[in-house]
Amino acid sequence: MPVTVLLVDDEPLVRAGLRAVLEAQPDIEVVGEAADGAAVIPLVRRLRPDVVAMDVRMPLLDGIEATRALLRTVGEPPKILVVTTFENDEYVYEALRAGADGFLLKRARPAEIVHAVRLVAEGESLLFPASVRRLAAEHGDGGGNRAARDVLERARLTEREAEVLRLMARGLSNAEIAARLVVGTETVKSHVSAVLAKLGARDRTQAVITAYESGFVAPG
Amino acid sequence: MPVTVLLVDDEPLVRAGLRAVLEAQPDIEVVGEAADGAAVIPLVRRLRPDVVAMDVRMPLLDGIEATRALLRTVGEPPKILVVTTFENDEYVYEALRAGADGFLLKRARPAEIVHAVRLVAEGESLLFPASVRRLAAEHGDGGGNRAARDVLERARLTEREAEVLRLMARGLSNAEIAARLVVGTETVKSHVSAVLAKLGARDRTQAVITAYESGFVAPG
DNA sequence: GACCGCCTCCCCCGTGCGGGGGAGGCCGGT
DNA sequence: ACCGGCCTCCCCCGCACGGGGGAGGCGGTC
Repeated sequence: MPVTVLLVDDEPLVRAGLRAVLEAQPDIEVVGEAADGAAVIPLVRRLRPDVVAMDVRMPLLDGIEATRALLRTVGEPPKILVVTTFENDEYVYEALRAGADGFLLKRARPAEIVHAVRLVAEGESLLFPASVRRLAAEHGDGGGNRAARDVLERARLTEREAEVLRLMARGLSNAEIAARLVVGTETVKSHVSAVLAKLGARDRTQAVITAYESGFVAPG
Repeated sequence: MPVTVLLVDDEPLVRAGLRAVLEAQPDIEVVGEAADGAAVIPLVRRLRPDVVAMDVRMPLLDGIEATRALLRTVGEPPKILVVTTFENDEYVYEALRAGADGFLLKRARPAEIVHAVRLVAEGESLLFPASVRRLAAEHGDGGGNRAARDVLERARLTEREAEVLRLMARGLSNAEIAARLVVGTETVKSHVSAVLAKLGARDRTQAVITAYESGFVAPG
């Protein structure tokens, strides 16, 4: 019997692309589509797909929350393949930590996309970007989410630091961040320094650039 | 006879999506695909499509250069529809100035995509994002590239200022920009101040954020 | 209990940054 | 010949920023 797939992405064009690529395979069947995370749970209950290919960044309910919800509420949950635009997408790592089984770059070639779906359907975890695979190899770790977690360790920002970076990336000054977080400016300066050090950035501008380039914050 | 379309995008997934959406129409036919701008000219010569739907951001030869090349070298060039991810993409306006006939957001609904292809095929120019249409309305301008040019006027950065902004967005300090451009740091400060004023930014970080959010610089 | 990571706040200090001016040279349009 | 826009460079000045330290409280783990 074929592998059944549910597509979840807010952009119809991406859904159409995935459908076209996957339907071309005789052993893969796209059984449904959803435009946001909120619609996923009932659909999964009804359609019982083998694999859910889901965007991380979506309105209403994002891929991370949807992943958590799926694993929490559905008995025998489907395999979850997280779809993303960027390598080193902080959201993706969060999704993997939330229990997703693998991820997929939108710019991947059709053959890779098909391969990814087949792999997770067979119960293999997979981490697509070369950077992560390299890490997995370095750690003599035959796949699984450990590698992804390791990537997070790299620039292991604490929760507070990540919060500060997000505010930096919205253009706030140290004083404004301090007001927002209801702490002293000296505290903010400490966090900012930590962020700069961990990201290897010389100043806040470079840190914000890194935030954008890595997908830590979404443009547009 | 059907409208013939050539798809040009470096991501196979996007091509597959566009193909799926367009092929669903009886009066539209996708006659070919290309992965970058360099391959476009020979393909257009051979296939003579009515419309070329082309990404702006591509390796080797981007959509702007490809547009110029097409209009320069091909007699009776096809209509050119520029495909983009962001509204307010500086590249898109450049493409339109280079002679493209309209543009298309990737996150548009299938019906809008189909509509856009039909429109340009009929010889209409179209500027999809609401912001640009609003501008066109304000100026009592029934479409055409004037509206897009007007958007550029808004934050009318001089060439030098745009150059400085691009370097700012790469994390360079004033001194580094000065060295790169072989001018004094005082000069750079002047340009930076002008950029901040024109963008309504308080500091360089906010300017860089604006650059990313507007698509003036590409993430990733 | 000892240890560690995180968050919080404090000091000093240098400097890059940005505001507000002004000014000269060059070029293109009228 | 004149004006306007652009690029270039200059002055003064205040301050936010970031580096380098340190330190206390708090919650976990061993």
